[in-house]
Amino acid sequence: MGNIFENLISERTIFANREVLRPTYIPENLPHRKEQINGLAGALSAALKGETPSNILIYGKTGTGKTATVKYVSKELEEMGEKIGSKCSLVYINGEVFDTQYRVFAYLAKTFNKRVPMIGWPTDMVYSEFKAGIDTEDRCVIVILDEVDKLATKGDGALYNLSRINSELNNAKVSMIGISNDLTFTERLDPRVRSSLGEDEIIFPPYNANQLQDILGERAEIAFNESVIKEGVIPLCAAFAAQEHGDARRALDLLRVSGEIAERTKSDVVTEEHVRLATEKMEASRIVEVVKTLPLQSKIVLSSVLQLSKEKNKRRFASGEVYNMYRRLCNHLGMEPLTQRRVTDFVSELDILGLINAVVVSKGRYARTKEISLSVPEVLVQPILLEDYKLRAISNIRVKTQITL
DNA sequence: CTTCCACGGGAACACTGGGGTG
DNA sequence: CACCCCAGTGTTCCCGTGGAAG
Repeated sequence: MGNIFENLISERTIFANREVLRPTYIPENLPHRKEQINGLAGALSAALKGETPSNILIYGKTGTGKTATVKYVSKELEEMGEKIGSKCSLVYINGEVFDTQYRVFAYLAKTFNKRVPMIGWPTDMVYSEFKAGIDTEDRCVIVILDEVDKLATKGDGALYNLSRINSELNNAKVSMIGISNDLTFTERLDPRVRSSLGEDEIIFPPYNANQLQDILGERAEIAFNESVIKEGVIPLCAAFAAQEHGDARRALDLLRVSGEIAERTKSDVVTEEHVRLATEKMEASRIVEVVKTLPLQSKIVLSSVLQLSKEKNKRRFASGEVYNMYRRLCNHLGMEPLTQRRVTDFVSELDILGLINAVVVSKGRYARTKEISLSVPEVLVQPILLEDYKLRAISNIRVKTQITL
């Protein structure tokens, strides 16, 4: 018998190049984004003429090609800059990772070869270090702030300083591109920053089902081997994703996972059935992942809702009930319970994550509460919570018999 | 019109983990 | 080395507010 891997590598009948379907892949061609690409390129072309490009704000929901477009245009711009000998540096910063003023400037300073510790210094020192780093020569620095809305509260100082930095520079020029999927986030900004950041705006509308099909088709061509994709598969992926505000990333993920399922079940074609299995699998693993990575306190709050649905014969609970249960669980686990105020924050977070459903209802004379209910299957969540050794003790909590007066 | 109480925004506080300085 | 400075995080404290039943 041959090597044990022999079968495993020779069996590649489904994928030709799976990487093409990953969200990090930047394609050569971006269908249905001509207008946005031209708009962006037009605005940035100023940099090649030695002028300062206006700041740009890019809006669009997740998976509408914002990041891909910006990265694509950046690459082209850098190449052209090199060719004609004008210095253009584009720095990509993700606002989710670098979410405070300090971190943004520390990262920027570092990319211009300044040594700055990731914490410890006063912020203005880091800021001047960055300025010193770029002002050594005549150049244009374009700072791309992805998920800039994440910076709006904690890191708004970074936006403010970046928007007025040009008046303090002698040689270099700085402009920024903000990418956001929240259309309303500028409301939280200082008016001066708002007007400066929004000098130019580019909107990325969601893709419709047909456009998604074009995108999928183009990628599938490269990603899959010939004729493994059955007739209805791509339209179905497109349709699922179109329901979710036309999210291309989701559509591509769906297609990839469908292929992986087909591969694993030793099927030599991808069928619509595989796509259906993929949607289920993706939703379940999303929930598992989210619950797993929840902070401990948040897990306890979620457990409280779970415990309540077990003990009582109803689905929705007032926030007071949940908080009482939360205290009981903390007690049981030998932990100090947090205040109610804090717990309402956890409840809101769980709501945003889609694990529970919470609505504020006013009960007139009887004040108001949040009605809370679990919005994921109990059987799915329970085992994951108990995986956390700190929560093991919950499993043997005695079900309190209802006190009836 | 009053009245009820959790909601949720914001200030204040404690703590952490890094820096520089004498 | 001891000591203070600083940004950042997670929390508590304080309080104005919403909105229908009474």
